[in-house]
Amino acid sequence: MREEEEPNWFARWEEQLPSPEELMPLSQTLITPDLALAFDIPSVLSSPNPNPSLHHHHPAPTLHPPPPAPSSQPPPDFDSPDHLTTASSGGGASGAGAGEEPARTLKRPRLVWTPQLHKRFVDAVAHLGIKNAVPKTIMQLMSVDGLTRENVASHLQKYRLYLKRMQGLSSSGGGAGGGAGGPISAADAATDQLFASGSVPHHFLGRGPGPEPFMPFVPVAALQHHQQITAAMQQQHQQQQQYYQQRHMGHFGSPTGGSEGYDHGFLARTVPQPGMHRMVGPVAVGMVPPPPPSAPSAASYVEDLESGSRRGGGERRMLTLFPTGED
DNA sequence: GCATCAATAT
DNA sequence: CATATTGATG
Repeated sequence: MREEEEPNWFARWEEQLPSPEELMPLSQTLITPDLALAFDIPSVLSSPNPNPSLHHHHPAPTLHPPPPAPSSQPPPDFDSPDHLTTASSGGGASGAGAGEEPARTLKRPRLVWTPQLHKRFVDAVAHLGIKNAVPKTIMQLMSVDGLTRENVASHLQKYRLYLKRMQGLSSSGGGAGGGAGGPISAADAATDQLFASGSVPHHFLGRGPGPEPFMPFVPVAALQHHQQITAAMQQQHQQQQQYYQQRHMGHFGSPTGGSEGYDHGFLARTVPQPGMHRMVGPVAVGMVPPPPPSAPSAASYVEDLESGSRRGGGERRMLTLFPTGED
């Protein structure tokens, strides 16, 4: 009965609406510049593109490993906004030997959930609604290449636990009881790193074991229609511009001299493979897949740059985390 | 096959 | 501690 209300989400949505630049033929969006470079293919951007207004601003959530450097690579600052930050804990000697590209059974480096990545995750969950917030859907909505269902599933587990904690937390007077059964304590601190980053929409959270508060459904059709560029929209253009530091890379492109363009499982996701109908295009507004009542279009939301590293509390600085733009 | 939870392993 | 991986179950 109370399904229509809360223009809030809608307003937010409007602000997050993808700009025209976002809505572009998939012919181009599927390949990110980095990828093109990495593969040594003539940048699609340089191609005689009939569409002059197509600037790929919001790089598809291309979360990928550092591109190979054919020669020298002085500029350390150039990175895609969201790389899949992977940490290679090689520890030491790991293979490094040679010859190996089973590509099929290769273990990928540990995925590092950076605030940005988590942001996307949370946004996706928030926009999907608890109902559809399942690993697969989230993964698709995030459109992050390299992300696997297991990755999301694993993170989702943790995320849910976090939410549960917050709910169960009711008061307790701030004192947290001195050592009492508060399962929460350090957890908050740790979780604070990402979950409590301030972007956690606890909306649908609490409502206890009851039915969902009903997630509104967005008329996708409306999205593909008149998209007037307003000042507000332009504002959102200034998002993303973080500098990462990750010094390690998995075994993708040989960091030094490896100029091979193999199909690392990771990148595979950005290329439209014939036979694979992965509609996870960055912008699939023309067609929403599932029939379910709630089927927001992918990439219909653009994350706003969120700070992400603050939490002083102790002094734990993630060394691999980007320099917090602000302090 | 997928989602979730739990336990376990890195 | 954060993820990954696996097993059990619905």
